[in-house]
Amino acid sequence: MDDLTEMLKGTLEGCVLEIIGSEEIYGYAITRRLNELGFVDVIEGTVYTILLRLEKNGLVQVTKRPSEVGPPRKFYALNDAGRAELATFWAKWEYISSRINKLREGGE
Amino acid sequence: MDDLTEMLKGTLEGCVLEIIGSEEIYGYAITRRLNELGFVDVIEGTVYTILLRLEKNGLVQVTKRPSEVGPPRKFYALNDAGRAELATFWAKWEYISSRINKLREGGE
DNA sequence: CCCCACTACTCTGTGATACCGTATAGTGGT
DNA sequence: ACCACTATACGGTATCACAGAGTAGTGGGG
Repeated sequence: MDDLTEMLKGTLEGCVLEIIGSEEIYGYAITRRLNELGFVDVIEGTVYTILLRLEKNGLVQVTKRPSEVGPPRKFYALNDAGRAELATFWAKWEYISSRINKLREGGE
Repeated sequence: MDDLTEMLKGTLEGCVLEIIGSEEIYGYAITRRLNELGFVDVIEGTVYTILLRLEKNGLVQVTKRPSEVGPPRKFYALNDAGRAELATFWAKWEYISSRINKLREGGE
């Protein structure tokens, strides 16, 4: 599948929120998880900008822990604001995807 | 539904392509059509930037016709490249939406 | 007759976002 | 000593939806 970056705008952040919501996890592993899930071209740099944004917006709790195989990891978990944002994301997704699918089937 | 603009990036152009593909239509009417379809906050300026882009990328055929109620209208129709782009758009949409829905239901 | 509403198109600028390239740092294998 | 893998960080770029304002054209009410 060729370039999906434009279509991912606005949705990738929600995907990261969902992943963080299901388990406490660190940036590098989030990238691998996204790649496994089919978002094959998403790279570390992209995920880190999203994580920085989530932290800046107060949606996550961050915990630094040492690793046995490399530099220390920053583990992310959702706080209440993050869970609320995730719920909003899914509501928007539901809204938009239903409208687009309706348009696809001939509108109205 | 609050601000959807970020999530519409990359998809709104596809929606416009789909509308143009189903009938020869002009910019102002495309905006009204989108509003009817639930994309309520989409305004003229947004649609015109998309139309200019489509024209610049050679995806549409443009025909200017006089109107009885205002300035002349620019009617848009898909050419072969436009139809190919529309097919690509739906393939991408299918790919991404299926992955996101899978993620929502617990991944893997 | 003039103002206003509605239709219709155009242009410039802005903010948000994903991505690229690169750098830095830590561990382990050869 | 070198390389691969893990892990985080940062500056710059392209693209996109949108805001805001302006320009035209037609018709109706005061």
